[in-house]
Amino acid sequence: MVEKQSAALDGVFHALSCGTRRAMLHALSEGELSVSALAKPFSMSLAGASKHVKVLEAAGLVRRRVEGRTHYCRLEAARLAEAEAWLRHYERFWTKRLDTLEALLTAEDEVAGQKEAVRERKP
Amino acid sequence: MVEKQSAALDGVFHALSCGTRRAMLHALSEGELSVSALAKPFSMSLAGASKHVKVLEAAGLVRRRVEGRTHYCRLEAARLAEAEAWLRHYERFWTKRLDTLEALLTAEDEVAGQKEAVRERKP
DNA sequence: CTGTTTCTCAACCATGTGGTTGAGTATAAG
DNA sequence: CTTATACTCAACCACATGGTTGAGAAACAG
Repeated sequence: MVEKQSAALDGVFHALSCGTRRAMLHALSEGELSVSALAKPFSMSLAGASKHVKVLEAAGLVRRRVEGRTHYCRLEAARLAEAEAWLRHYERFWTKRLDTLEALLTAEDEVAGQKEAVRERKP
Repeated sequence: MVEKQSAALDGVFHALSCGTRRAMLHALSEGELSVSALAKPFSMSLAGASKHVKVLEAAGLVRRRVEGRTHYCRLEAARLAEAEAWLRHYERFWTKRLDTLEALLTAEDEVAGQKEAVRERKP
């Protein structure tokens, strides 16, 4: 069944279930960041943020590159893709509403290219 | 910001972070099911399954229609769409790999046997 | 060398989680 | 009526979670 990747999906969805971690991923989408740079926007101890990073790393959403004393993190989106693929499996139930949400989200990020891909996926 | 729906996304992703609940959603994609019908595939007490249904319902992923003593559940995919929209926001990081996964997932619904290929996807 | 920065680790805490059992409420069937 | 079905609720359990603090370890700056 599809549930072969079940354990991996557990981790990914759990990692995503926390707004702090989603915000971290968002920050990471701008580029590589150190752990303390990731922690800065949140009123939280560095150790706390470090634990969040570890969750993201364990889920395979983030990769770490240690350079001296600094740990640089970067988005590793393959696992995000697995989650999105799982969700897409149910697309037929919401196709109509997706366009609206998509428009809202992309409008905020001034991106313009992906909408055609959304519509043309279901001919 | 994107974090307007943050609380809702917390609930949705948390609901999805459990394989049992994902399997329930999958079952629900075939059509409406009673709580006990949803519970049947799992070696779990009815009360346990009922709690899972409640989590799905709280996340807005499932709607309940009570008819006599039977509670019929059905997929309410709008919230799933929000989650997918969030994920799609990061699509530019994995666009190439997404098509492969999509093909694999949809293929598994009719055919069976490619799960090894999925597992092998890690480069 | 002495500090300072960056980060992890361990211990702890309060709360939440997935699961159970046992009881209780309706509803349906005999 | 009695009994069985479908389900929820409350209490409980072991364990994970999100967070803290207080040590450190390791790399850099002086």
